[in-house]
Amino acid sequence: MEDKRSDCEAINIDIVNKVKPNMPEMRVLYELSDFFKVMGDSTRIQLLWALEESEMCVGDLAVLLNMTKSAVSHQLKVLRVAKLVRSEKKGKNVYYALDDHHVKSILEKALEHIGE
Amino acid sequence: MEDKRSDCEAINIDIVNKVKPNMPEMRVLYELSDFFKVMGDSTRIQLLWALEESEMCVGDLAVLLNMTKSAVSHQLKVLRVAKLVRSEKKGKNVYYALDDHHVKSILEKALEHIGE
DNA sequence: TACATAGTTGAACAACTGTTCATTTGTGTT
DNA sequence: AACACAAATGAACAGTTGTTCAACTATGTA
Repeated sequence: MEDKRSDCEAINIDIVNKVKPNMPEMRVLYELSDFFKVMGDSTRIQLLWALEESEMCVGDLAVLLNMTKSAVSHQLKVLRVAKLVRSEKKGKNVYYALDDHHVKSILEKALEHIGE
Repeated sequence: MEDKRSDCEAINIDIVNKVKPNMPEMRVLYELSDFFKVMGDSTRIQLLWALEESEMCVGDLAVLLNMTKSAVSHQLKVLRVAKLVRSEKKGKNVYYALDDHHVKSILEKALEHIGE
């Protein structure tokens, strides 16, 4: 039996037992929360929002968000690792673009939630 | 003129100027990122997932997630403040239920994203 | 080749976050 | 009233996160 960390007994064992088998497996759980962690930063939301409209290079994104290139680059890396954006080098510049069609619809759903 | 924090000039001013007026206003921006921050924790995802299936009291949620009542209660408070769940006292127990119909569809969209 | 520019990187720092622990509040029971 | 139990709370702690700063790489140009 696995070690027990809860400091009490179930009050409605039937409900607990009904819900338990439908809980997400560990891997899915962490992929979900990691995804939302990435979305949970105002700088990264701005970057995604901007890239929804047009692909842009790091310097232009820095001007648009009024931040240093370094700060923007760090956050773009987080988005790139999460596979939400992709980058392409064109001469001296690196252009970033959205790499996931779910981002837009999730942002829209979140806006619906907020607008109530 | 507002103070400039970016450490460079725009490379494609036309693109920056086209995108700029469509950027989200500060209030919306923070509401969006705050919402995703709340979703960006594996404990809170588990709580929402469980409550999607059935309303439950704190003790049962603690047993289900194998955590202390205190830890669960702290996270339920975060969800309550974010208006994602509501609570109702029934005798000695406090039952929590989902209080937002967008959560389910956002979780589903996020699952689609992960499943690729 | 030498130089300026675009972007990346890693260390450092302060700010924030989640769990634990001890305590408190409130309800039902004896 | 005294007690047991469910839940909430606040302080404390370790772990994480975002920005800054300085250094570095890579590309285009004089």
